[in-house]
Amino acid sequence: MRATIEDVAQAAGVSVATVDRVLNGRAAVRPKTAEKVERAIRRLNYQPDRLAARLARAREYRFCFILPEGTNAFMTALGDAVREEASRMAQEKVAIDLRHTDVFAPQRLAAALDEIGTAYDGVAVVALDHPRVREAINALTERGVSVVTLVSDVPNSKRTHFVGIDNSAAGRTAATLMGRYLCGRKGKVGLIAGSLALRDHVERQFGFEQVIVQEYPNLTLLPVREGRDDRDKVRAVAEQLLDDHHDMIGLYNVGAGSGGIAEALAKAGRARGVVCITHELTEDTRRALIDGTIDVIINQDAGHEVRSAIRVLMSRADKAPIVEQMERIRIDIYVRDNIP
Amino acid sequence: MRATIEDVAQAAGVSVATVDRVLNGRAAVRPKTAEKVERAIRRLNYQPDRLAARLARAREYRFCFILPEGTNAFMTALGDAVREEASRMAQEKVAIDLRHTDVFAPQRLAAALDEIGTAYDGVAVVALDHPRVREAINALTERGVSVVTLVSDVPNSKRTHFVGIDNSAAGRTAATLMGRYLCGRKGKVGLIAGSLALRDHVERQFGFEQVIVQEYPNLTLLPVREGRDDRDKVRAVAEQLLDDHHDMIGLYNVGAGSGGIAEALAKAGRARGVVCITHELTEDTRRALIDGTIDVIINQDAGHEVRSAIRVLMSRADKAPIVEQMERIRIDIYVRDNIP
DNA sequence: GTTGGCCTGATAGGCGTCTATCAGGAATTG
DNA sequence: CAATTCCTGATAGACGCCTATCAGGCCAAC
Repeated sequence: MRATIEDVAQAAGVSVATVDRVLNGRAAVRPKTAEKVERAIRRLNYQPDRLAARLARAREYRFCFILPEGTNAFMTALGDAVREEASRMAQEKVAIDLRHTDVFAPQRLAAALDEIGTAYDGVAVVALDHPRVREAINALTERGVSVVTLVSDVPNSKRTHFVGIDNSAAGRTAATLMGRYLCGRKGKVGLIAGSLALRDHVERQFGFEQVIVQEYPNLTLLPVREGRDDRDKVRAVAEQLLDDHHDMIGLYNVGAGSGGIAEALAKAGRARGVVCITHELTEDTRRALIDGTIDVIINQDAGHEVRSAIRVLMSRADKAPIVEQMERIRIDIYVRDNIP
Repeated sequence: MRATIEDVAQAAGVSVATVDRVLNGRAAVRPKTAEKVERAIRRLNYQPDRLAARLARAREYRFCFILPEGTNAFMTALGDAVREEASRMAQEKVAIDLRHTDVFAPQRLAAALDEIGTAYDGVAVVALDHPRVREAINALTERGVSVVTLVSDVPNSKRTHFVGIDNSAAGRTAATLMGRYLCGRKGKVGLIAGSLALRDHVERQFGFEQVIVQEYPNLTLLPVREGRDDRDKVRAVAEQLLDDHHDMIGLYNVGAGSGGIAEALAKAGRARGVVCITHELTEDTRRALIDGTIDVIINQDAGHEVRSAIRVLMSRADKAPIVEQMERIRIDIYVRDNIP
């Protein structure tokens, strides 16, 4: 049988009320008494029953997810995942709201964060690394609202936790696969990013370039182009690249909108001649992966990220420790044979 | 506010006792009354609070994991994961036992299953696909003990669920990476399996051969060798292969004991000349991946599998539905840049 | 010694569900 | 119509913890 709060009280020679005061810091307890209680807790290896605690608290958790607006497929998937989890969690007294804002406008994002005030117990946000945003995050944290950055981090802020992949490792992964798939052939490799203001994109690019330069001297990197995560724009950029560089044998898209790349490659008839690596498994990229236009997709699982963010926020809300190792988001590699 | 059982009772014009009888089939209820209750449930979208239910039931769940004995690194990792989850779950009134048995002996495994009797609410087992084992699984199921197969399935049995990866897809994945890494070079590819009695190994081999034959005519498959998942034996087999075939440019180990391969490759000085793909991320394979002896590792996450098995068993135990999509185990691909 | 503040104990009531029991009403049988 | 059997309602008491309140003991300061 597990020890209950009553067992602890008895063992410590105090009342349950006092044990509770020690456990939840509800009121001042004389150090000597507290010490007795803590010894009893350790001795009995007492751990409060989280189920009973949540039931008793009858507490509503209120969380808010702030995602970029727009129709980028990955963000849509993230939004869907949020909605899905929201309805699942509703049964457990967890209310989750979903808001959208313009990613590329730091003031707007910061304003959205500011107006959260204290209406929520926690916030998960796809953030932009900008002083104004960092400040808004810090302000929230100080008001007691825990903040989790999602997908793209703001490293120097006081955010509670970052839920997402190691983006420079993701870039290195792409580079290694690019290098291996090209087997020493000489040629140029193109690089497309969404925006160089997004930290995750910059980190991926960094990791990619690092490995290509060091390990694959046969490959020449072309200057990065911005595609703004927009399918049509990405397509245009890709067409331009293909047109300008007939000796381009590899193409890596750091950001979203990869459907445009697939189109450009197919149209140019160079789907086989160019090794193409992109991020995020969506309808578009999935199809392109199956038909061979895209060779590898690096993915982060939106569902996992959302669930992880919620777990972290919940743990913070009831002051429970988080299991770090369970919250690590993996860098998934998909080739056409292991897509789910 | 969520509807409670009392709301339902009131809406249906019956007592809570009756609602409870309908919900838990505790006693006979007149069809007409039951109908009223069910309508009220649907109307209010009532769902029993699982936390409160578990608290009230004060029930101990008892589960048992049966793993192969021996020191194969992956199985050790699986065992560690079981122990870790066991201690985590102990706080939630879930008792998990861990037993070991000889995998390669169907009678022993079946006997172990038989003796479970009804001491547990559920069993997770790394199974051998053998009639005797199948029968033991069916017997358990019929006695009301839910059985989950772990890692290796017994497809025609009445097991509740299979927790593990799609092994033929894993084999195909390995083949695609092998084919791409070899870039059209001509040569032989070796194949090592643990035992051809293990369903997961056979399936991987099948998937691998299928893709190599269809897509990479430049590659010639050597006949499969058995390594018995034993590091030393695998090493011997690999050495033999390297010795016999100087034109072997690829090597795929379907089973465990890949540390032996790394040694053989290093010793023969052919780490760079042979593209090597193995399964399961362990200390050995991880090191070999980093130093370049192994090129790709296909992995299934032991922790995820154990947690998934527990979730499934718990759901069965309190008759809750399982979220299929959450229980899908992914085929992880690791290159040296994305290892956790 | 009185006053006030600080600690502690005792206890009630609640969270949403399960389990069990008992009594009485309804339906069925002969 | 009586005697059963079958359903249903009411209710108490868990499960383990939280929250709040009140009373009383202790101590220090005035």
